[in-house]
Amino acid sequence: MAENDVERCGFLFVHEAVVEQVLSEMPADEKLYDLAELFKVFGDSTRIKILYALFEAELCVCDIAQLLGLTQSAVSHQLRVLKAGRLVKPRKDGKTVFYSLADDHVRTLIAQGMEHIEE
Amino acid sequence: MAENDVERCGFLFVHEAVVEQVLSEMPADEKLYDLAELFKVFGDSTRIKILYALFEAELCVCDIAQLLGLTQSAVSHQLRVLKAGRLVKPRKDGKTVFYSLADDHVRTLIAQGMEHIEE
DNA sequence: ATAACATATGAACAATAATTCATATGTTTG
DNA sequence: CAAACATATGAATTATTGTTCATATGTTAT
Repeated sequence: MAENDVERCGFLFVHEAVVEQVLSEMPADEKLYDLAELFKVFGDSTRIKILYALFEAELCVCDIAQLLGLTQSAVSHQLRVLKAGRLVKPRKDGKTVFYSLADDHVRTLIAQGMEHIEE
Repeated sequence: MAENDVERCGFLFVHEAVVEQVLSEMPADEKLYDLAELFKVFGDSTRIKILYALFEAELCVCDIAQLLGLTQSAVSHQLRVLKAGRLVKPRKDGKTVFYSLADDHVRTLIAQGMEHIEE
């Protein structure tokens, strides 16, 4: 099987060894799905704006709405998505709820994304 | 305006200074839109799988299709999206086109995302 | 030139998701 | 307790997006 595993594409172009390698390094389907879900959360400009606003300070829902020119409902819905993705966390104080970034991954991921955009 | 700028939420909860800060650090709308678009590209499990496959080796379209159990058309469509986002790059060799990762941001972004998922 | 093959593309369809509107929940104040 | 307020939620609507199917484009080999 010297030249035989470099077949034309009827089967595989690449060497068997590479196929093995690719398949063995590939994470479980569920993890890939979760990863896609995470990026999906970042994949909306409204949510990106909300995250950027929270870069500077914790803010309550109506602050965010006013700052970004969005309705209270839209912001609340999106905060729910961000919270589900563990990207923001709430702190309740009386009737108002303050949101802040959940951890540093948010900052590093967005920074990395920006780098790619700007090159 | 000492206590005055810590108004109840009829206007803004936060200090004027913070509002200024948030708005001044906020990138231009177009950039935020582009950033969301970038993350949107990562935000699909099929595309994530393709990128992971390309972690190990450059692959042609039909290799990817067979490796991942997808149709040629689906892979081609998604490669177009990945290419538009400058996440993969093509190398044409006769009738076959080999794709590889465009740069290291792909790896670092996915690695960062995985970290967040797994904690 | 014709046949076989790898990839790309367009249209149609199905599935997801974002926003709006109305309203519910829960908290504070008079 | 009632009114005012901040937030959350559900349903409906609109917009986006992924996949499939059919077919087009471009390349290699006979």
